Amino acid sequence: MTMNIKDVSTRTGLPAKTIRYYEDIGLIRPDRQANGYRDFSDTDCHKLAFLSRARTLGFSIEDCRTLLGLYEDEARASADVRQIAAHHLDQIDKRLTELLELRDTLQRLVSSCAGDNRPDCPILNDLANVRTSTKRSSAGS
Amino acid sequence: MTMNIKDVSTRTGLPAKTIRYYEDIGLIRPDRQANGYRDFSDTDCHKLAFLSRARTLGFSIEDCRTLLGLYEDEARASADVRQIAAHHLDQIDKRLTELLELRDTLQRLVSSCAGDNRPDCPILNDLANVRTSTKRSSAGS
DNA sequence: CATAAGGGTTCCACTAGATGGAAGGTCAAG
DNA sequence: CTTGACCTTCCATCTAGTGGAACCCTTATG
Repeated sequence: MTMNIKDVSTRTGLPAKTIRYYEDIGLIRPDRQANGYRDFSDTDCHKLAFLSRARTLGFSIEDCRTLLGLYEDEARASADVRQIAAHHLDQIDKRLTELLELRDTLQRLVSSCAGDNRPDCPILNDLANVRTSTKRSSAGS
Repeated sequence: MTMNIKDVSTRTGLPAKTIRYYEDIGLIRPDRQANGYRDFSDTDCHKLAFLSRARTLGFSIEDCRTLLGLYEDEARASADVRQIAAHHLDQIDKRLTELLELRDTLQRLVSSCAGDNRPDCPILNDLANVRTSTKRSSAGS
């Protein structure tokens, strides 16, 4: 009962290309059949599902590699896992803060622009650092 | 009064490498001195500041290129600028929604993990799709 | 048996937006 | 003359895949 790459792709939802890529970078090591085709075990499939979920949660490939290692290590400490996840969460919080600020600025700019066929545009003025009525950070002369 | 790349870098806050890169992809076209050094005009410097700000606002390089074109086009319609910014804003909103959901999930996982020296870990269980007390999406049976 | 469809394989190129570094030219000061 | 701080180009690297070409394998059908 061999499992070819397409079967695994269907089961895990990962594109075949991605599965090959994951083998390439050493995340999985499927067997080979006599004809050269990859032969995936249930364990391989399980690992790929694990990776898929971890990637969906935004973990980097290197984090995924570590997490997979911890997953397979019966003697792991949950602290190690938690530390990785907590750090990732921190990064996401940072990114969120940045994006929220970005959104505010963009919202202000977009709503201050008439969006008609005249050339005058507060968005371009902001980009060119030409101060218009729409104020940005305090910078008096 | 020539302006070398370092001067422009200092003025705009952009690394020299980035400035060269921007020339490479055709965002600016500084003159050259006899010795081959780039010779930046005030206009070049201004454009780079514009690009720097636009990149800070998260616009893609291609958007930046278009925005710069519009900026220099006296006959532009502000609608064109607004459309680009509004679309960018939409993308950011989408990203924000994703990140917020991601954060919730991660927060739940991290806080459900003891983070001690024992191997049992709800985070790994989630990744391996092993259902523990911490519930994720409804998937009965 | 030939062949065509639908698998599989490898390998190389490309994406975005820079950044690091090597190898070498230029310039001003001491 | 040499030192150090500039400048130049070019190539490689990063993330996480994705697209495509060229080619091999398997199975069903005429």
